[in-house]
Amino acid sequence: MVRVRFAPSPTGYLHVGGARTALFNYLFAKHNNGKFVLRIEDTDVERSTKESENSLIETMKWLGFDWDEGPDNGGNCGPYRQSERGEIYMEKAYELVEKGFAYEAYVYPEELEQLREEMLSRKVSPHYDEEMLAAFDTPERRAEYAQKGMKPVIYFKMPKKDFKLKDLIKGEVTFKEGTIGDFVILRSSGLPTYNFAVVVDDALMKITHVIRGDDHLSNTLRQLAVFEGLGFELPEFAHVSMILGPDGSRLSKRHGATSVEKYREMGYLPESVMNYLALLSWSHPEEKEIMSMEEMIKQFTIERVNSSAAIYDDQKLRWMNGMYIRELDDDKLAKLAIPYIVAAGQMTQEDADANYKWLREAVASIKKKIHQFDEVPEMISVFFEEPSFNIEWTKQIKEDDTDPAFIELYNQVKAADSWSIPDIYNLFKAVTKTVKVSNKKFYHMLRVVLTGEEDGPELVNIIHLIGRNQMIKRLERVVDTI
RNA sequence: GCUCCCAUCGUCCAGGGGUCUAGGACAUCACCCUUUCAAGGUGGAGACCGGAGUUCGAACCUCCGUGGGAGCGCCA
Repeated sequence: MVRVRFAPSPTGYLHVGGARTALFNYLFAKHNNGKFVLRIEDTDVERSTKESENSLIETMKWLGFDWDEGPDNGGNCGPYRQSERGEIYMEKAYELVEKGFAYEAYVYPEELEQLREEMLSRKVSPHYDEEMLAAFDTPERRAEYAQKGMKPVIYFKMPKKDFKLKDLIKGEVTFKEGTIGDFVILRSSGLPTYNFAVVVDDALMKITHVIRGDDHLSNTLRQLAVFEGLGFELPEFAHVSMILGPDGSRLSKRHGATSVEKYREMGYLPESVMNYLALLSWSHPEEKEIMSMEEMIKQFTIERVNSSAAIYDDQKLRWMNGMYIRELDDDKLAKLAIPYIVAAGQMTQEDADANYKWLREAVASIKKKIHQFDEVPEMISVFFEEPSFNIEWTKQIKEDDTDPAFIELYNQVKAADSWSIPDIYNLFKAVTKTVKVSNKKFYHMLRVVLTGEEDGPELVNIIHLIGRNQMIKRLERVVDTI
């Protein structure tokens, strides 16, 4: 039984990189009929917050993730918050001490820093070892600790040997002996450090495949050693390359929108975000680009995961979101667009409800134009506000020789008695039949006269939606000046 | 500094020794369609980091160089 986990730290919003890691884990689990576990890595009490955890979960649900075991829905290997697993780590840490794979140290952080600088000045890698740390373990120091109620820090004794890792993505990786020194597994606060907690949890939660970012590849050396010390069976590892910003450095806030929540706010669909993320370092065997979750699950294999880093450039995501938007039916489209219209103050929720049919057509008329829902208000503003008249329009119309067409149109509109979309089409046919005119120039300027813009919703829809009276009013201004 | 990872169009990917005059997608440009703008269609331009080696043959294998990234915390 395949078991994978996604283990975020609740220190902020879900990042696109984190979402991609979660997605790969999820796809791998589903593809293999395995389990997907959500574990919260909140051992850093300084930075972890409950709000972050909630937002993380909320965002993941929005994206469409579901997990078989996790902090909110439980499971057989819980608890799923590291902050609730303190005793387990403590127990395992002392188990290592008893076995001789770890030791207690009575050293103060300042002293450690001193040692470190000393080694650095001697141009040696700053590694700590038992002998070095034992110097601080005096009866006086122990008494001091006892008096202050402090606990010794537990160091893991790094074995003097090479470690080999067969990574599913990176291939065989060898960590040579002496690369790192002994390291802390249990802090003086009694809380475990990352590299220790991860191993204990992955083992106890029976994780079979650890799929994570390759920024953890170096850490794997420590984890390999801990796995061995604890006598746990090793899971498979797959280190996915990172997502970089456009300048090639690690993706961060300064590269713009990097949180999934931000994309949600901008009006991105979860389907397009997931689809786009799946394509970063992975590809469909037939190079398909737009695909459903089912298709991704069906096709996902680690073998097809690329080992090089990807630069995050959301232009393609934007395009993809447009593709997904165009597949939405008009009701769904309206439902998603209305909050943006209300937020922009163009309509109240009550108005929107009362004029739903009209609004649905208005939104449908811009379906092919928008890529994100936050573009809706700007795009449909023509329906709410009359553009201010510009005499340049008249000049341009005269120059185009389309003025007779405008006059004819004006007369026909005044004479019109019904205003359905087919009626409008017929009306235009009648105009262009009566007056010889360049369609391109005529319709272009008509749009400008009606909206003040050179692009926007479908012209027929604009005419239909603003209504005959508005049409006359807006045309009048130009006809009067011809 | 030390250790590890990575290297194909501007960007995301395909390519797992000959079928590569290197394929697709986004972006870009041109044209077509069209009742404007879009959407859609067609086409163009655009890349194997450098150097050795292995081989009859290398984008694909090896080594070196260069460039980029990550890790080296009582952060995760």
